[in-house]
Amino acid sequence: MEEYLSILKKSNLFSGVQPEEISAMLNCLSARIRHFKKEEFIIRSGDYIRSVGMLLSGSALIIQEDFWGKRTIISDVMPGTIFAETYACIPSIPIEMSVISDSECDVLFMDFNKILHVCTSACTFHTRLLQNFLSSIARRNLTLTKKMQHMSKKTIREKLLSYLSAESLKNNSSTFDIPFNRQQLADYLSIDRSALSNEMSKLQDEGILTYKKNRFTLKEDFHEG
Amino acid sequence: MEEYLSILKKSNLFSGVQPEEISAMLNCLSARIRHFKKEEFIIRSGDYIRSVGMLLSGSALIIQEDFWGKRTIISDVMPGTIFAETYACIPSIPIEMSVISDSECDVLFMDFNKILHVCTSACTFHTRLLQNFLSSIARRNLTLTKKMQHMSKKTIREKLLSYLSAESLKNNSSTFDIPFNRQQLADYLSIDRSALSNEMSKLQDEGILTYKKNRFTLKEDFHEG
DNA sequence: ACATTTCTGTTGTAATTACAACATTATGAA
DNA sequence: TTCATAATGTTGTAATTACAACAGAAATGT
Repeated sequence: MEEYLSILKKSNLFSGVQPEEISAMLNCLSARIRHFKKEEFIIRSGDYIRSVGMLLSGSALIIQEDFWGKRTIISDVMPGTIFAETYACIPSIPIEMSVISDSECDVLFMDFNKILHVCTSACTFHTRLLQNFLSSIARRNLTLTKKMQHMSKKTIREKLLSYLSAESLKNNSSTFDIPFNRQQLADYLSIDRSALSNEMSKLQDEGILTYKKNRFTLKEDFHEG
Repeated sequence: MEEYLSILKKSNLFSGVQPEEISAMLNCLSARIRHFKKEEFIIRSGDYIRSVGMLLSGSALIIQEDFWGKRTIISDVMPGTIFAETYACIPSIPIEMSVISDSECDVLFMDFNKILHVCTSACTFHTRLLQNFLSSIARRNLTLTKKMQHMSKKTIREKLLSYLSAESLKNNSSTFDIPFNRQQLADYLSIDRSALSNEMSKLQDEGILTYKKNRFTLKEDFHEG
């Protein structure tokens, strides 16, 4: 547990909680760590959620598969981020998405009820925890809305540039890495992979964009383009 | 205030709170009611949010306008539903959407900080209020995800049928009213209005769908189509 | 009832996309 | 290294869409 303290300290959920208090709180939350290999289900669609997950290492994807097995990527999951929190708040509804490891990773699970109901010991920080949890759910909301912003654009070019300029802004740099390969990016934006590749080539030819693998550089001022 | 008690009782936020306690709580929450005419801003993009809104009567829309004034509808707002709750949880970030009345309506505003911080009086129900607030944010999350599900479909026909079958399911009936006119539905699904009308006509010709104004009937078993 | 405005449906065309099929380039294992 | 496999890029075509322009219907105000 100690090895992940630096991640926990930086996480939104434990923001403002003294490091020495965190491990005490983890006890209260019945926290346990599980390891996953690449491409494993961390959470499976249909599960009833009672624990909130937090990625400690590696990377994961939140995905949704429709009736015919067509896969959509809802979001990437980075270390320090919680997931399944929405469904933990509505325990009567089974989760309608899956969380899958995109590399080897470690995941912390915490009992939702113990986040919600004040415990006897670390109560000073419990209020803070609850506030942080609220703001984490709210942030999830923002990322969903942001994704919708990209998807609502009409052309592949607009969708891609909307996504990339948002990533650029997030990273405070015109050069940045994205957490997706080509197929994943296509599944995230709900477009065809080959059409995406094609459009990327054009943008590169036009000098708007440079890329190599997952590293992109946006030229000039293409914000909200 | 009394005239809206039936709405408040049925709302998610006050679910499980005794009716006689509700008005006491409204005091604690510094609740006040404002009236809006049709097409007025209830909340304006760029505002800093400290109050949570709840629609008491009429209908409203949560919209987003991009750089070039292109309007997207994020969600409709029905009586009893709260809004702006996401940004109330992250008060440092200005809201990036607007809420506009779609008819005359009354709106209840409640101080977010007083929802979060337990007050001295009605404390028994305050825990319940907090839980309900959490579940309301979570439900917002579900509606956003559901909208993304529709938008992620590749053709107008699929998007429309995905939306309509979800509405049918929500209403537990193959005949149901939707809260949008044609232009609004197009803005909600991010498609062209005339192309939407065109596709609707085809679906009607094919006997898959019947509609008149905002009332739709889905024939046979078109679920997740 | 009338005029005006808004909403909805229709059609044609140019632009865009999905899809398939294949070429090229990485990646990883033996 | 060599082979096999996965990831990415390229191209052509059929399908779909956006957009504009317009017609008819419905709603609204006077």
